[in-house]
Amino acid sequence: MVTKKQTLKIDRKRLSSAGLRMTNQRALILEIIRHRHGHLDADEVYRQARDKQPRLSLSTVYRTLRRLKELGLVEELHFAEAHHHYEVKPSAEHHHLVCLGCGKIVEFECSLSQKMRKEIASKKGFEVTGVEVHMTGYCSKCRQGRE
Amino acid sequence: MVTKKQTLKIDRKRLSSAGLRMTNQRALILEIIRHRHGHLDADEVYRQARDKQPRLSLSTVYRTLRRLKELGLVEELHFAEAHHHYEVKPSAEHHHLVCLGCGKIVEFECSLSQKMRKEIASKKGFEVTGVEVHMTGYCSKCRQGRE
DNA sequence: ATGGCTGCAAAAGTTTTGCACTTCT
DNA sequence: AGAAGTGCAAAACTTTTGCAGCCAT
Repeated sequence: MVTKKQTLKIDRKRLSSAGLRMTNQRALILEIIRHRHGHLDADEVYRQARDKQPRLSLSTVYRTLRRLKELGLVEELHFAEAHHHYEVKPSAEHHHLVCLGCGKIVEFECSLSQKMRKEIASKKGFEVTGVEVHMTGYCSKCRQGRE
Repeated sequence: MVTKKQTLKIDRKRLSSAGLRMTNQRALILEIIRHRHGHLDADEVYRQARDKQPRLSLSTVYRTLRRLKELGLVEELHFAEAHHHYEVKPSAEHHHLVCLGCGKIVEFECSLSQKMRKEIASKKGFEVTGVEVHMTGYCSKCRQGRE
């Protein structure tokens, strides 16, 4: 069993090794997104955090989330009703591969996704209506530049 | 070979059957997201559209995208640097299954995703650093209500 | 003709920034 | 002590809405 204190210590170390500090605000924000197991946006984190730290400001939440993300401690998720990107709905299912270097987006199809869909549907008792796969990485051009 | 005219005719029908009208603005917006093969946000659509229709307004772009999406003609994509949802980064890869009925989010793991990752990496010449799978559907409870 | 669609301007909502003050190390 | 972090308020940016006139059907 991992205690709160131990978690805090580990987090502190991870921050510290990047020259960042652990503060009450950061500890609380981390606790919230960890406890709620994610799927929160900045404002939700803010509202929850205020119960415990009424003076906390929304900008601190934004700043903290950004830092934690840069640090890799926290991950941005990309679905939800958020912001808006559009494309014409294709008949065949297709997925996306994004190059973090140059931003290029490659579409691909993959029969495995259908296999996965079936597997999860039966395992979780869902009727699955949509599957989206999103991969990130570096394309061959950008990889050359990075090494 | 499908011509522009044919596409327009089909789109017009799809709109019309929902009591919506085809306008120059809508045709242009559809053309843009179709041609650019998606991955545009509202503002990008707007900027491109203005080249051809300088009087087009941004609100029309927003309204049109919303309508087209409600209609199912266009699909919102959910990655990109957009809005922000966060969660603590887990050591093991995990994915999400969202119930469209009640909003419940179930996490799952699936070894197939690793297989898929390798397949795509080699096929596309990418170094893949992240994989995210996002499924939508209806959980067993919500399915009962729907039938 | 008439109800949907548009442009414009203003409102509402979200995220970032500047600055003086506080806190962690 | 000194650098990093915070709260507050204002700025910047994104998305929605109200309304008067326009246009597809």
